[in-house]
Amino acid sequence: MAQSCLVKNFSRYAELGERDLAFLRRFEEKPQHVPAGTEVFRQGVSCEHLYVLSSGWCIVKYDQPDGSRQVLDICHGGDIVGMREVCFRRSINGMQTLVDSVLCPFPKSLLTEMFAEHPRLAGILFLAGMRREALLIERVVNLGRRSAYERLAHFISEMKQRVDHVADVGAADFHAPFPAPLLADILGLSEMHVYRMLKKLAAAKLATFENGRFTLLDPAALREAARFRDDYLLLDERWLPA
Amino acid sequence: MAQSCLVKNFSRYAELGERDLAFLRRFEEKPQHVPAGTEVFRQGVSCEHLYVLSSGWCIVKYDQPDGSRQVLDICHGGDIVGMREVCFRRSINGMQTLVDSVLCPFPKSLLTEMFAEHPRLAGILFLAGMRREALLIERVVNLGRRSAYERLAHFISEMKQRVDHVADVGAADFHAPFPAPLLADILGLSEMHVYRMLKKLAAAKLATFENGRFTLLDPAALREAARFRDDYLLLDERWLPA
DNA sequence: CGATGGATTGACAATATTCAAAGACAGTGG
DNA sequence: CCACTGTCTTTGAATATTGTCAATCCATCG
Repeated sequence: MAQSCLVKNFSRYAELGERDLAFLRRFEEKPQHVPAGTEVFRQGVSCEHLYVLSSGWCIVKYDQPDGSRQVLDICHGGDIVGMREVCFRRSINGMQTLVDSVLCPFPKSLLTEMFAEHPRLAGILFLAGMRREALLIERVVNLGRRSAYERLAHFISEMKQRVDHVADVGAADFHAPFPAPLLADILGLSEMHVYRMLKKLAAAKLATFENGRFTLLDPAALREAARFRDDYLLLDERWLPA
Repeated sequence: MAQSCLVKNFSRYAELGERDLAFLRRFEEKPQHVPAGTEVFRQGVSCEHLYVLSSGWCIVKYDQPDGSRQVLDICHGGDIVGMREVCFRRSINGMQTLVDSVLCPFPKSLLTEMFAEHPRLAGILFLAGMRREALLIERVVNLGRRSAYERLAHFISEMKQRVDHVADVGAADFHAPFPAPLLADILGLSEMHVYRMLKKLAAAKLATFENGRFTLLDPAALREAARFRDDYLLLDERWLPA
C-alpha cells in the first residue's frame, strides 16, 4: 500500500491539513490479507473494530433465519466498513469478502478521538455517511418501485459510476465479481429471474455480463431504461467545518 | 413548546452539559405551524435549511417522473428532517406534512458550528444518523426479501415500537394517519393489494386498521408473522466522545 | 338530494418464483 | 490424464404473487 486509501477517499471531499492527514494514516497501520469468501463479522455479535477496505470487494448483508438474505452494500477501495456495527450493541449486519482482499482493522476509539480532536474529519465522516444513506435510499426505490429489468439496469449503471469514481474511468466494461445468486440477493429477485433479465438486457443490446465483467454496450440507453439519475452521488462539501 | 423536542431526543442518547443544552435550544427558536399536506421542500432543489419536527407527522419521499413514488421515512416528534438534503447540491428527496405540524427551520451553518465546537453533540448526531440508516436497512430487507403480508406486519410492528418510544407506551392501538395509498408507497405495493393484506391481517386476528388507528390484537404473533426483531433500534452510546 | 372522493371487492392480466433438468466449467484427487 | 465434484449458467413449464381495471359501496358535504 503505497498510499493510504482512506486519505485518498477523504481527500475527495475536502483538502486536508498535515495534522489531519497524519491522523488518517493511523487507520491503515495493520493491513491484513483476507481470502475470498471470509465472513469478517457476523450478524448479532458485538463489534469492537471497524475496517478500512484497502483493496478488494466485500458485501454487507442481512441474513434471515430461513436462509434468505439481502445484500445491503457493496464495498470497494477506500471504504470504511462496520460503521453501523460498532454503533449498535449487537451488529445488525454481517460482512463478507467477495475476493481476496486487504482489510485494515482499527478500534472504534479512533472514531471517538476523531470527533473530539478532528472536527473537519468528523464532518467528512458525516458526509460519507450521508452518501451511504443516499445509496441505501436508491436501493429502497429500486426494490420498491422498479421492475426486475429496471433494477438490474439501475444496479449496473450505479456500479459503473462508482467503479469509475475510483479507477479506470471511461472503459466500457468493468470487473464485478458477482455471481447470479449474489445479484439476486442484491436486487431482491430469484436467481433464475436474474438470468432472464441479464439475457433480456443483452438482447436489447444494453449490457452484457460474462466472466464477472459487465460491459455497457449503450450506457445512455441503459440509464434511460433504469431511470437512473446520478444526483444522489453528488455531494455538497461547502458547509464542512474548517 | 414547553420543552425543546430536540433536547429530549438528544438526551436519550447521552447526558448533556449546560453548554451543549443551550446550543441545542437554538434549533427550535422559530416554530412554524404548517398545515397538513404541505410540501415543505421538493426534490431537486437546493436546500439551505433543516427542520426540527416539534409536533405532527411528515414523510420523506422520492418521486419518479412517471408519478410513482416511494416513501423513505416517516418522521414524528423530535426528529431532525432534511439532513441529507443539505448535504447534496440538489435535494434528493422531498418532504411533506401528513397532518398539521409544527416545524422549526434552522440554517445548516448551525451544523457546521456543532461539528466545530460541540463534539459530543456531533457524536450524537452521528449516532442518530446510524439509527436512521438502520431503519432504512430494515426497509430494504422488507422490500427485498419479505412478502406483502410480512411487509405490512413488519411495518405495523415497527411503527408501534417507534410511537411507544416517544409516548403512550402500552396502549394496544396507536394513531397513524396513513391512508392506504400512502401505505402502498411505503411498502412498495399497489393500493389494492394493501387492502387485501389489511383484510388478511384482520382475518388472522393480528391487527386492524380503522379510521387512521392501528390496533394490535396480538402483538407477539404479529411480530412472528413479520419476522420482526428490534435489534436495529437499540443503539450503543458507550463510545461517544466526552 | 346528488356529487364527490375514499374504501372495498372481484375478475383478469402481468410479473416473478419455484421446480426440474441439463450443459459448461474450473478445481480436486486419483 | 481422467473422472468426480460443485458451482455457475441456461431453459422450460407450472405456480404463486402482485398489479390493473372496473364496478360498487359508503360517508360526507354542499
